Amino acid sequence: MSSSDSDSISISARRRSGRNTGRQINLKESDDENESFDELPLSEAKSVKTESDDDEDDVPIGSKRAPVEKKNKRPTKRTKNNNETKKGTRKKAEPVKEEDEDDLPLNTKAKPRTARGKSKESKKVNGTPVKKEEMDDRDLTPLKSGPPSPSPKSSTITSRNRSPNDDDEEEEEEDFKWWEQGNIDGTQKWSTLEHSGVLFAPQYEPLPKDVKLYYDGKPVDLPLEAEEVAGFFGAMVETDHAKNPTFQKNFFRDFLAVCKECNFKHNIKEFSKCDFSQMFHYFERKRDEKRNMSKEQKKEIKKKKDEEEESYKWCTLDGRKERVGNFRIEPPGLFRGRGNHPKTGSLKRRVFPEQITINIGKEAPVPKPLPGHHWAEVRHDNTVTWLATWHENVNNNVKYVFLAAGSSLKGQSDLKKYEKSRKLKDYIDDIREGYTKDLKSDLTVERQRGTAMYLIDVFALRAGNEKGEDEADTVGCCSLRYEHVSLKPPNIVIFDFLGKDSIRYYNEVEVDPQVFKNLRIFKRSPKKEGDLIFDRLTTNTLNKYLTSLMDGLSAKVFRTYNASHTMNEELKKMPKSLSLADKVLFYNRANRTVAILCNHQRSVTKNHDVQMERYEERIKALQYQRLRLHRMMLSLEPKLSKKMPELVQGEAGIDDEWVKRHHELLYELEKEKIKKKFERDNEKIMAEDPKGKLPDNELEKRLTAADQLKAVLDAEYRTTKVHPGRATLERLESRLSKLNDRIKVMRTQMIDKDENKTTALTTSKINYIDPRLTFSFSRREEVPIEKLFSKTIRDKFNWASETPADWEW
DNA sequence: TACCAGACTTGCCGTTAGGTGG
DNA sequence: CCACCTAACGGCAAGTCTGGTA
Repeated sequence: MSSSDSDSISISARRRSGRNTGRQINLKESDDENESFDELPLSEAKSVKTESDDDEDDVPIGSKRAPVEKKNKRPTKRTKNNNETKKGTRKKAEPVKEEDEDDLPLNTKAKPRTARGKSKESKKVNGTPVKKEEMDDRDLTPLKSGPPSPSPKSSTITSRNRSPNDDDEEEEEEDFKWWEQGNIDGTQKWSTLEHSGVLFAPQYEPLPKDVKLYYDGKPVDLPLEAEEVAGFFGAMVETDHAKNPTFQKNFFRDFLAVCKECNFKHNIKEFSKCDFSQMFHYFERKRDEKRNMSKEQKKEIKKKKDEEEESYKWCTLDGRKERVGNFRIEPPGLFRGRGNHPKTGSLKRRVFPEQITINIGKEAPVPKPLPGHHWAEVRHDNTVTWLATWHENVNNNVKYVFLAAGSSLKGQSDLKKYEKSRKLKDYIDDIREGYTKDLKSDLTVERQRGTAMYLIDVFALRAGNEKGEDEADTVGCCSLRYEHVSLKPPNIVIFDFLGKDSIRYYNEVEVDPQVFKNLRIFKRSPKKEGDLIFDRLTTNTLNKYLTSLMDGLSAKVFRTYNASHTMNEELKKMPKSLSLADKVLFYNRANRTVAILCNHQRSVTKNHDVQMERYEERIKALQYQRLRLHRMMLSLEPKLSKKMPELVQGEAGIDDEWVKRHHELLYELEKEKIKKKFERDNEKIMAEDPKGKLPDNELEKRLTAADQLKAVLDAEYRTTKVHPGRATLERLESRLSKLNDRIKVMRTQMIDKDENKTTALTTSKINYIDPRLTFSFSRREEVPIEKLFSKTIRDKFNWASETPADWEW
């Protein structure tokens, strides 16, 4: 209840945003009626062929990642062509001449900022809302502030009933609960660390002799190194990547380079004359072979692999066994940059020990590199958490081997993150008030900063660091450009840009009138396409300012804060007495609200429509059963029609036409079933006695059962009466109620699924929503946690698992 | 103050394991 | 029991942010 609803900012803007078309909730399932007889087989919609690729050009709302073909419109501004410093227009940007003021009285002279205005030079804490004591690293108890934690305090190790002589240490380590320990130090990450190093990619396996690259119609004998690279492409020819010209270009350049490196003489000049189809088919065959291996073979292979990897999976940190995350060195391949990445398709080279730095405890044995090789370096740095690192060659990015998500190190920093965002609750009112004032500041810098903070806070935008020429052109708040923001008076703003991973952010929203005004100013001539909106602001200066407001505050904390806050608010709306399925749906909807806020999207699965149709059909089949149940009840007790009018009402979406088709389907299914059974029986008998074969007319005899069914159904169709058989009213009622439940559950699942079509829930679940909200919800509402968190997520959030039902965010 | 490297978090998606309906 | 299909896992790309250096 702490606040933050009272802020002056029009937070409601977010709610109104076009994207949040929260579908109508119909938790309260309408009518329910009855049905049944002898359970009819559930018909399955015959995979309705659909034009699944509907996402042609339905541009508007959540269209996914931008098509790569799209010409990169990156403004010339940002290029180094006009001998600017490598990084764009910041600073020297077109002087939006200080404050032009046609619509506001802006003075250029920096008047003494009032209390909070504090400018950069005074990073001194004074004047800013310094609140509360700083959060102390040492006080990281996840459940604090809640009622007394139920868990035993400070038990470092809970030894579960172990017999005296079994003292395998590992047992103990697993139960270590770091979150019940007090002090967690910030800088030093460990005292002792042992691990087995990294697992290298398997050696290249040459292609069979008869599988070759063809150039200009003729086979080419490539050296192995080049063959490998060609194979990378060959395996992908059917993918979108391989059709991307940039990808092709980069691949081909690197392929030729490798050919050259091995002094291979050839006449390969043009990509278009390369034919990879043999390779492609070879890989396809291999894939099929693998898929068709017997279960035993698969198991065998898996077992072997597990054994090989076992030692890499674990490390020992401060004497405790912890899981390692990505111990496999990334194999060579073609770089699959996302969106319109200039380097996509480049060859990602094989990594050798010589490039790898190992980080390990001083006392620990150094893991062995590959035979005949040596590590680049062995380090003993306990202020970092990585076990190994190397540079990847395409973008020269640093890669690391870290511990797994469920490890103590990761857990601790996670907890810290969520505590920090909770701490923001205490500051948010002042901060909002502060940036609201800044919206009208005389200083452009401050006005830009205030505006940016508004966007980050209200729309959960990312900070938006500058990016280089050799990366995809994506933006966040601080890097928004002229063309990303359209203004529609009086105060509608349309955001349309590519964010992280080239995911489109499209949002049409109402904003605070002052924000609107400001954006107009920031876009004013001479600014034009390609120019930064916030030309006086960088993520760096923004974050520096934020830190001065609250210790540890940076732009991304707002995302965490708003995500968790939203989740908290949504969960509070929990209606009374929902069924379990509806509780889960409710939770997912809350989750979805957060995901939409954060613009977490996913591509629609290929057969989403098919799935929906299938649900539809299944529900209809159930409804039909209900209809029959109703009719049975009526024929048993005609007077019921008075008391239960629904009995004669029929079912939505079920008309004569449908029933007819359904009967037909049921008939076919029944015949199908009988035939299958017949065949199976036959096989069984023949297995025992090769001559035992069932008589020829047996099948026909059996099939008459289907005909009988058909006859019954036909009669029902004509008379709209259903014979209740020997069922009693009581029985029918009980069947009816079960059926109603099934219908509800299924409808709920269908709605949930459909609403999830383009929204990814897991990202917010894993990174933004305080897991204690989920655990306490689970406890409070008695929803098994398994329904909300998958195994790995539970493991990752083990530190929050004992959150009490009444824990307050 | 600009720039960059380093460290760690966030994010989407292809592959896989295992649950489920037939 | 099997084939299918999905949810979950893991891979790795792409962000954020801090601190050191010139």
